[in-house]
Formats: sequence, C-alpha cells, structure tokens
Amino acid sequence: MGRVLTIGRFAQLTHLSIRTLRRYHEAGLLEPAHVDPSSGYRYYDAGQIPAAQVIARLRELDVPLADVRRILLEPDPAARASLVGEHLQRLEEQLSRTQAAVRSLQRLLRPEPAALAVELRRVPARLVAAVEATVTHTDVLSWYAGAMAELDAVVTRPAGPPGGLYDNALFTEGRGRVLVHVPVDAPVPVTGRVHSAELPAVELAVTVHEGSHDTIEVTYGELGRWVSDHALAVAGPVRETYLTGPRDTAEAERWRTEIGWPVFRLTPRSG
Amino acid sequence: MGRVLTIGRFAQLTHLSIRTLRRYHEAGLLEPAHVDPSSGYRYYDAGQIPAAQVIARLRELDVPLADVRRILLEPDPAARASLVGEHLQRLEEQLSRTQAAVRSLQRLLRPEPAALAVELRRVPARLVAAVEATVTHTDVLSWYAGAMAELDAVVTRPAGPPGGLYDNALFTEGRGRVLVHVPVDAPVPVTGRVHSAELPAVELAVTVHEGSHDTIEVTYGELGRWVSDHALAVAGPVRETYLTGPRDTAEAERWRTEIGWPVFRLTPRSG
DNA sequence: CTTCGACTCTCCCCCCGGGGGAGGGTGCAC
DNA sequence: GTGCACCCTCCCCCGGGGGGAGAGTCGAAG
Repeated sequence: MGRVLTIGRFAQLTHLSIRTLRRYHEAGLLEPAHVDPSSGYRYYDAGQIPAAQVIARLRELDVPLADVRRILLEPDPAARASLVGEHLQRLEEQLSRTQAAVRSLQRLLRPEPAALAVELRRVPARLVAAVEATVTHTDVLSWYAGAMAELDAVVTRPAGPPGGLYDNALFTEGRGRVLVHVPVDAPVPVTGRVHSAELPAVELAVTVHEGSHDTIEVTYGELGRWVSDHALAVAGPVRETYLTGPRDTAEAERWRTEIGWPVFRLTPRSG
Repeated sequence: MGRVLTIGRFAQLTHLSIRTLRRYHEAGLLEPAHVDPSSGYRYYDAGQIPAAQVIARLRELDVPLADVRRILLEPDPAARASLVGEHLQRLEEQLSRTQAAVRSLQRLLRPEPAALAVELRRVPARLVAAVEATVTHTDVLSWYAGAMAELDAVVTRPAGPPGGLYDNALFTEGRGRVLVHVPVDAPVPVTGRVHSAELPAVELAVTVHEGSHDTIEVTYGELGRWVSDHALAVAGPVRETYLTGPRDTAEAERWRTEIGWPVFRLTPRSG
C-alpha cells in the first residue's frame, strides 16, 4: 500500500526531525521499512507513522529511549499498558516533588523568624525490630512503604513511634543504607526482612519538623546550621522518628517528625 | 558566627553532593566563603546553607543554572519572585503538554476504526489580514495569543473563521515561519504587526480535527498517511482553520479545526 | 611532632537526547 | 544529462551531572 517515503518526507508527515529519525533507527526503535544497502538511504512506509508518533509521545513523557524500546517490543497489550503506567506513576511522583520544591522555595524566600527549637540529647541504645536495605533516593519512599507494612505485620505491640536511619550518602550521593524500625521491648524472631537490631547510643541534635515532608529539607538545613554554629559535626546516619505520621492522621499539617542528627564535638577553636 | 566548613561537611548539611557544590562554584552560583589560594580547598559558612538550598530547589524545578544565577543576582524580591513565577508558568505549560501526550498515547494505542474523512480541495487565493513571525515551537502558543488579539482589534468584520499557516520546519526543526490570519473582504491598513496578505491558491488535502488540540498530532499523522497513500507529497506550510475554537466555546470537545496540507501529485509509479 | 588515613584538589571521560555543520555521495525532474 | 535538492556518515557541542585516576592537604591519634 504505502508508497516508499524518503526520510525527509517521513519527517514532514510525523513532525519529527531527520536527525531524530536517524537516532531512533540506530537505537533500534524505528527500523526503516527499507535501507538501500549501497547508498544507505533510509526509506519509510506510511504505515510506520503511528509507531513514530508513539515514540514521540513517550519521549514527551521523558521516557528514556531504552524504556521506549522495551515498551515497543512488548507484544502483550496489557503488559505494555502496565509499562506505560509505571512511567505515568513516575511522572506523578515527579509532580509531587515539584510541588514540594515550590513550597520549600516559598519557605526559603520568606523565612519565618521563628527560632528553631533544637535540643542536644544523649540517646541510649534501643532495641528495635528493623528492616534494612541499600536504596537510591528515588526508591526510598516506595521501599519505606513496603518495609513499614512488613514491620507492622510482625510487631503487634510497638514500644514507641516508628523511625528510620538514613545514611548521609543517601542524600549527598543519592544512594545509601537505610534502616526503618519500630521499637520493641523484646527481640522479635526473624520474619521475612524483619529482624531485631540494637540502635547504638549516640549524642543527637534533635528538632521537630511540623507538617508534611514537603519542606523537611529546609528544617534539615536549619538544624544543620544549628549544628555548625554549636561547633558540632555530623557523626553518622540521621535518625527520623515519626511522632505523628500518615498512619495517625491524614491531615499532613498535623504530622510531627523528629529529626536527630548524631553529632560529636569539634576541638575548640577561635570563633 | 559560623565556623568554617569543609566542602564535605557542607555537603552533608545541605544534602548536596561534593561534585555538585564544585559545579555551583565554577558556575558562579555559590561562591565558597573562602578558598585557600595555595591548596584550592573550598571553605563554606553555615550561613550559606539557605542559599545552597534555594539553588537545589530551583534545580528540582528544572531551572537552568544560568537562570538560577539570574534569580540569585536579582536584588529586588518582587522581581525575583516574578522570575521564579515565569518558571512556574513554564512548568504548567509542560504539565499540559504532558497531559496532551498521555491523551495522544491513549488514542494511538487503542485506535478507533473510524475512517478519517479527507477531502482533496482546490483552494483559491484569499485576501486576509495577517500577522507573521518566525517563532520556536515552545513560543508558538503565546505568540499566537498575542497575534490573534492584535488581529481582533483591527478586523472588525471578519469574512470567515481565523486560521494559521505553519511552516513544516516549525514542527520538524522546532523553529519556523508562522502566519496567523483573519479573512477580510477588503485590504486593511497596516496597523502594528497587522498587514494585508494574499494566501496563494493551493491544492489542499483537508480533514477536520474534532475536540481539543491535545491529540491533534494524531490527526496530522492520519492525514499524512492519507496523503502518502494517495501518491501525494507535501508542498508547503500546513493551513489550520479554526472553524470552532476557544473564542466560540469554552468546551474544548466542541472545537473543530480544519487541517489542510498543501499537496502536489507525485509522478505515477507502481504501487 | 610525626604519621597516616581521610579528605580534597584538578583533570579527563562517560551518560542522555538531541543540534550544528563539514565533506561527500545520490536521486529525480526538467 | 545535468543541476540541485536530498541524504549519508562523522565529529563536536550543549547541560548537569557521575566515575575514577593521580596528586596534594588536613588533622587527630599516638
């Protein structure tokens, strides 16, 4: 049916650039209907227009070319739809991160004079039921949800609010060790990923972040400033304790998150 | 006040990576409080934590480093807020483009068997009041709004629905000549950007896109397929005519956009 | 005060998804 | 049959990082 189209005509019909079509060819996303072996000329077929448009629309959704290829190679429509759905979910997560950034900017650009209440606290060792893993910054939220669900299934009578330990590398390098825990009075048997652990005693600089986690980075910064101003230095993974969280109330404004940064005293110097 | 912080400690307090801090330094975004001239070591101050966070949050909004710099250098808070607002508006435009891509994908992945009604039509030359410019793909929407408003102010009695001519390069290369017009019965005097023009007679392959422009690219593809299947080739800028548009009804489902692609007949060949 | 391990420096190459342009081969329409 | 528009490959560029090499520096323990 379709008459053979040169790359230029095909570009006009699909609203893609010639360069982009060549790139999709070499990436194995859109093989021309025919390639002249002597000249290397690419020839397309009008039937390939929808395929080219699917690629273009997926690219508009910032789907990486490799994932586009995976989607196109998936023969089962349902599986293909779920692959696309994953990316849509990723877009929603990005949207919420964008909203959090906007709210953080608002708080940063018109800062409230309310002084931060920080307490230096010596925390004893603590027996907990825990789940640990090394995760990336982008995965930490979904990982947390799964780990906490598993903990809740095992720990029937928690001895306090749940919490997490987050390696500093998780934030600065985007990947690090994470431990989510629920305090317990007695060791729990190993169940799935859940095991007992003892959080070591530390000296913590503690503050409480009020409200949703959208602007928690700002609170981290304020706590960091306090730590620095008091001639302290960071000495280990940060500890968050979810005094009031999503499990307690759906109203994010009521959440209360304790942030504790393990610190040690620097040798005194002038200043 | 603030004690001097090495780049590593500052990275911990701001949750930025060392590499990123160095990049922000060389980009002139975040000058360390002190740089040791002999060793090159960067030393930061705890007071710079908020500045670092502002940069990080703007980067999360995909603000280019150059624009971040412009924002940081702007002393007037109101002007600064408006710069940030521009980027937020850009994000909203991107969001609507994302939604359009999703809807286009839905239409592409479960196509309706409804055959496209295409008509080959010889169109005579037409006298219009027009505004022209060379614009980029990202600017075309806002440019169109301004141009159409100017046209409306000049043309009191239009002789037909408004339309636009769009260079194919606008779509394939992202930049091209655009002409927006309102048909008139008699030439209009030059007023601002508005001037008279005569659209040349052409042979058009015409179809009508129903509904919002979200999925208009899909209709373009179907029209392109029809053009190719009928041994035609594209011969000039596409013509859109807004039979029913935002000016007529707020219900996007009722919009009707005529798409006319100038074509010429290819020399006959087998197939 | 020395030592040594952790920290930091610069420099170069890599990633992605394109765009610009050079230099040279092809095709089609008149 | 010839000219010109088209197409080819190849290399370099962009932004905003990351990885790692190799060398220099800092500072805390002994």
